[in-house]
Amino acid sequence: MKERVIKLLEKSINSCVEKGLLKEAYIPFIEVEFPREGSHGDYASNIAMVLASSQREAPRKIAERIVGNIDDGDGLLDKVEIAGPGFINFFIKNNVWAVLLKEVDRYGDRYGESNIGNGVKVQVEFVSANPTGPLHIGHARGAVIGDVIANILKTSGFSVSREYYINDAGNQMNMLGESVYYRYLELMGEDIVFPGNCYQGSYITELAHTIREQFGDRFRSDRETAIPFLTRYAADFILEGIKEDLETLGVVFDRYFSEKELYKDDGVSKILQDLQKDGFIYKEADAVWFKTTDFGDEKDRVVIRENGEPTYFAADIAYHLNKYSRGFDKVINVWGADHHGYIPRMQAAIQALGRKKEDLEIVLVQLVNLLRNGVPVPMSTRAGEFVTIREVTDEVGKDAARYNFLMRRSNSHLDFDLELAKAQSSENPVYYVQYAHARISSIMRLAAEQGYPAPGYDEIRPDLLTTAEECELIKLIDKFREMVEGSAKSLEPHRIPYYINDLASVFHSFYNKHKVISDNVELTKARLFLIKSTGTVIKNALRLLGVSAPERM
RNA sequence: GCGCCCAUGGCUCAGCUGGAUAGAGCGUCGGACUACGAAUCCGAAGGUCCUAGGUUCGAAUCCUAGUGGGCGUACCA
Repeated sequence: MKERVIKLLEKSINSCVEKGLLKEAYIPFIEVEFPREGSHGDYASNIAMVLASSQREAPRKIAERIVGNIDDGDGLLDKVEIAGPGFINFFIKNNVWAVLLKEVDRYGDRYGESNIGNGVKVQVEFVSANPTGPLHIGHARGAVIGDVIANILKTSGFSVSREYYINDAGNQMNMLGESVYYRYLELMGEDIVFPGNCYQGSYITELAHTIREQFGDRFRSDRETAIPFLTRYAADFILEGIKEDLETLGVVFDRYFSEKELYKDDGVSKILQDLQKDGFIYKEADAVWFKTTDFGDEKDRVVIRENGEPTYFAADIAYHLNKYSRGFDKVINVWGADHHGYIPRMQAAIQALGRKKEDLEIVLVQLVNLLRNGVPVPMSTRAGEFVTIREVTDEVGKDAARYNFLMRRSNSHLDFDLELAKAQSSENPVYYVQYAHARISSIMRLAAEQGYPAPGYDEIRPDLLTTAEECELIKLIDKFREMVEGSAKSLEPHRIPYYINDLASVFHSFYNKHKVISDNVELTKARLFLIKSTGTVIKNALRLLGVSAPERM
């Protein structure tokens, strides 16, 4: 409907120009919005005010000319008003709204899809936690946000791939192997002091147990071969656990990319050599530096240390080059907010590789405070005390966990209260939306029993849907695609929970005021179609969030 | 010190990239089940949008300077 209103404005402005009522000038993008206030109509445009300066005339005068030249051939408009400083307010006839529902009927499960992505290949990289320990609640938020961003982009016509980057090549890995080794020795009854910089979590001891059961004392005296083996064993084991945990959250990757792959065939140093030819690399004080300041970073960064070892950054440059050479037009990284200082150098790197700055987008996810009944749950990664993803999903369930992560803008801190998240009450927004869907399903079931199968658009009289509540509902349904597109463009998944919450609210109001199944056969069919459409949109939206749409609850 | 993020009713948060009288949920108070699911609905109270300037027809939103909180400032990952 919004597009139709925009077209009306466009045509009117063009004919004003032809008639000489407006100067031919640059006509900006015509903005039409949904006014909050009912008295401001169904749609409103500020176009007259925008044109005021270039036309050098009063906004209200311009508005009058535009309104006077609107050609409403389709008979959509009830009235058009000029208000305030020059807003043009459109009031749509009540009986034309339901036409919009035809789209829902036509597309069904695919209603909400668009092609703004135009097939552009985009990679979403997220989680990417070191396989040195189980995932905690902070990773879970990033996992869900990354997953849903991927869903939203896909439904908007992008070609999407989800990737997890495994940092399995640095000395964190050695530390992991050592940690297991020390615990292993402990189990053998050796009197050792467990180093403070090793991983303290109890899962390390459990791993040592497993290894002892499987291999006995084979590694006890041979530290040199033990550590590499234990490192790999532990990393593989932990990574498997991570994958399982992510699966309980409903997050599945297309690819796990190992950092080690980058070092094959001297990959990393070859890339550095290329960059040296381009003049971005120099040597100083026995280390090798990358001139990230050329692209706005505050200082240059080391890529090869004095001891000859490449830094994490060096590998990351190689990794991003690898991404682009695999054909991704655009790369999105979902990072914990504690990595924000890393953004400028990464953006510098891809520019040095000949990419545009916009080809890399970073979504920052703020950290999560885990609470129980409002009281912080103490967590210390170093001491190995934390609540894992598994424990959270086991306790509150996948749907509630995901919804809670998605409700807030990712760039703001999140309080995740375990008791609130699992409460099956009105305090929990997941149920509000799911309840609307279950209620719709229930009505559809009852109607079917009474001889009213779910109707299609062609079987109903849309002009019967004219009450305020019905029009509101249709208006919101019609807004769905635009909302998803906005969410895709801005990479803001939280818009979707807010939208369905609105939709559920309008539906509940409608339900409480009007009866769907009644003696009036035609009206019953029309309303059944309306709630069926509402259910479709809720279901489609929840699918994007990876949250189930139950038929009963 | 420098950089990034945040600051909106008692609490938790939206505010569609500059629009009209700033919105939800929770909590509080008062109402609605002999009708399709009361996990619902209807109503009320509650605001110097951190402060002070600036930009313009118009600012919670943009700019500057402060205040308060979080994070980052490695030849760690």
